[in-house]
Order: sequence, then structure tokens, then C-alpha cells
Amino acid sequence: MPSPRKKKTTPTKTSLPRVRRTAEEARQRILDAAEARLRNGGPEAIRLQEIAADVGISHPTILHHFESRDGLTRALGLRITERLVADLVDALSSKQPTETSAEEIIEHVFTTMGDSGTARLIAWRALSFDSAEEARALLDSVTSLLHARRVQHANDTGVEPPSRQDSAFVARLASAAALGDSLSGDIWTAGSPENDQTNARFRRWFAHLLMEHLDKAGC
Amino acid sequence: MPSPRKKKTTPTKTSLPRVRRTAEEARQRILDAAEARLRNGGPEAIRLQEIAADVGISHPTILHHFESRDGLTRALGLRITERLVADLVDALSSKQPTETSAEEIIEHVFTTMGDSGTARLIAWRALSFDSAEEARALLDSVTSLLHARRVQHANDTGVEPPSRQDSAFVARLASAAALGDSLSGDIWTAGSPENDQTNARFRRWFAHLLMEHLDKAGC
DNA sequence: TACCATATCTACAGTTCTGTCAATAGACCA
DNA sequence: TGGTCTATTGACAGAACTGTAGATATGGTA
Repeated sequence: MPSPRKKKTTPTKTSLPRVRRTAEEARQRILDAAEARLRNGGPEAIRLQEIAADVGISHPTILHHFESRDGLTRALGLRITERLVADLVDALSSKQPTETSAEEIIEHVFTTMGDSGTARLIAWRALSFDSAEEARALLDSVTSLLHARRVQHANDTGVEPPSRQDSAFVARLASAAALGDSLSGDIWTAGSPENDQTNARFRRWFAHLLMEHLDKAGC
Repeated sequence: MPSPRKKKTTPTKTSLPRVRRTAEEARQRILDAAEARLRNGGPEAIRLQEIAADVGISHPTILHHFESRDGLTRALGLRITERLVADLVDALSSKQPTETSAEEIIEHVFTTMGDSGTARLIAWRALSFDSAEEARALLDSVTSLLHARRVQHANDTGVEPPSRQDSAFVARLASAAALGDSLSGDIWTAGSPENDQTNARFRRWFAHLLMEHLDKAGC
């Protein structure tokens, strides 16, 4: 036997059929599966072997593409943040300030956070590792967009434009409330049959509260 | 040798000095250590052996008191929630409505969430397991207290008392904002030297916003 | 003092998870 | 067709963690 390893070219064991994807395609599929696991099972559900099973590959393939488990979680966190911010930027810039009301946008933020479990992902990120650096620039772009809208609207209607800090605080409050409420919202409405109704009412109530401020300080 | 086990009463290996505590005392110390680990290291830092080392005991002792790792995390989550709510109830009921302003209370909520890392613990709880049942009744008591204050204040000043739903929404928004902001606040202020100043300013800004509403709907 | 309940310990079993290594096979190109 | 690049795999190594079992010591009590 010239083989330095024991035996193990056993032809009885049929190898899994190999599907060769591009590196990018493989990365995306792995991230998708990891994200699904995180949503359903919480922070401790990111297991290389399980994720690999979901995708239908072996776990060393994940390590090949992401270096380590840490590399995977880092890439996942970045993708989540980027997608969320892109979604927001899209909502903020798609229509003219007068067309899309602030209420719609707030509703949009809450929906995105809640429906897709994004809040869970963000919270996990905040818990697990220092996520400040990359996210900062992204959030800044959201603030800038919001501020630009408000300034333009103020100019159009001839009222005093708001300060940039006020815009930053509006964005910060909206995101914090959406994040916090998505995490703890179930607690407030648990047991009552009209959960969704109450949740929706709360969001409208909050949007109304915020718009009163915007009306005063410039929408 | 009457010993059924092999050998192993090796007198060379000095056993750790045993400290016998009451069950309650032991439980509290273990929970303290677990909480500290969770604060600093995130969700995955709850390791029985490390916690045991912190307390200065062996890890089977933890299992003796909490049955399993899951039992420990459950007890920890319950303790965190109870302490937070007790703190809030205390703040709400300690003074007369007119003496303690809403601004003070909001500041209190944010401080508690942020300073002690309570937000991290709450978020971890929300992520890790279903926490709704026990917490619901606790939060309800907070809402009741807040509502009672507002009704009393309305009667004193002769204005229309607010609806109970409005009080529930105020409490829900304040807690959600505090939770969300504590989790993501670092992102907004990262890099700037006057972090604390900005954070404090944001809290006051929010308190002011909320008080405008309370003034309208009854403090 | 003798006894009991139980908090605590040491040692180990069993599982699971990440990461490494060398071999293999699919895709693209000359 | 033959060759190269690299995505993929099986097998294993090594570590860590939870949980179990039986022995032991400690504080209170009769």
C-alpha cells in the first residue's frame, strides 16, 4: 500500500454529487442559510454543520469561503446592515418629500424591522461583536437624506428649516423605537387576540406623535 | 481497599477548600457571575465552567442548583426582568406626580437600560427564548402606575384624563426607544468625542418630545 | 456526641463543534 | 485533448462544553 493514509478510497461509499458554483453564488447561498437559522433559532443556532446541511454542502466548504466561523458571522452582519440601509435609502429617495408622508416612512421602518426579523438580526449583531465602525457611515447617509428632504420641504413651504441635529435625532428615535419595539413588542400584546391591530395602532400613534414634532420643526 | 472505585483518594491532590453556603446564597452568587459574563461577553459567554471559576466553585454545583444550563439562563432572565420592573415601579410610585416630572422618569429609564447593560440582557432574552409570559404581568403593572399618575394629575389640574391605551402606548414607546437606543446608540455616536453629551442631548430631546404629547393628552 | 440532609467535590462519559489536510472533481482554456 | 485552477469533499484532530455518578465534607439538630 503506497497510501500514507490508512485506506479510505472505499468505492462502496458513494460520494455526494458535487455541484460546483461560482464563489459568489456559494457565498450567497451560505449566507442565506445562516440568516434563516439566525432568525428562527437565535444567536446560538449558527452551526457550521447545520448550515452546510441546509445548503446541501459539507461544512469545510463554508470555511473555505469565509475563513472561519467568525468570518461568516461578520459577513452576515454586514450584509444585514447594508440591506436594511439600502431599503431605507430607497424609501426616502424614491418619492418627492411631499408625496411620501413621514407616516408612510415610519410605517415602512417598523414593517421592515418587524416582518422580516431584521430586528432580531440587528440585536444579535449588537450583542455579539463591535459593529459600530461599518454601520456608522451607512446610518449617516440615512440622516443626510432625511435632512435634505426636510430642508427642501421647508424651503418649498417657506418655513424655517430644521437643524441637522434635529434630523439626526428623528432618525435615531425612529430606528431605536422600531428596533426596541420589534424585540419587545410581543410582550406588550401577548395574550390578546387583536395583536396585529394593537401593533398597527401603536405604530400609527407613534407616527402621529413624530409628525406633530415635524410639523413644528419642519417636515 | 473497600473502595469500589479504582483508587483516587489520592491525598497528594489537595481538594479545594469547600465553602458551604445556603442554597439561596449560592444561587445568587452564581446568577451574579452569569450576569457579568453575559454583559461583557455576549450571549455565547454563558459557560458553566467559566461561571463556576468566577464564583470559585466547581461547575457541577451550578447544575445542582439550576438543574441544567437552560434552567440557569431561565432563572437569569427572570431575575433581570423582575429587577428592571421593580426599579421602574419604584421610580413611578416614590413621588407625587407633580414632583417627579416625566422628564426625570424618562431619563431614569434610559439610564437604567444603558448604564448597567440591562438592554443587552433584555435583548438577549428576547432573542434566546420565549419570554413573553412572565414579563407581561410585570409590564402591565408599570402601565397601570403610569396611567394612575396621569389620571390623578388630570384631575388635579382639571383637564381631560387620558385614555388607558394612550398611557400604554407612552410606556411602550419609552421602553422600546430606551431598549433600541441602548443597543444601537453606540453606532450613532461612534467616533465623535462628545458621545456622552450627544447621548444625553438625545434623551432630553426625546423627553421633551414626549412631554409635549403628555401636556396635550394629560400628564 | 452521633446523625442527617445536602452542598460540594473529583473524575469521567458522551456529544458536538470548529478547523485542518490531502484527495477529488467540475469548469474553463490552450 | 490535456492541463490548470479551485470549489468541494471525507476523515480526522483537538478542544470545549454539558451533564452524570459516586464520594465527601459541612452545618444544623436531636
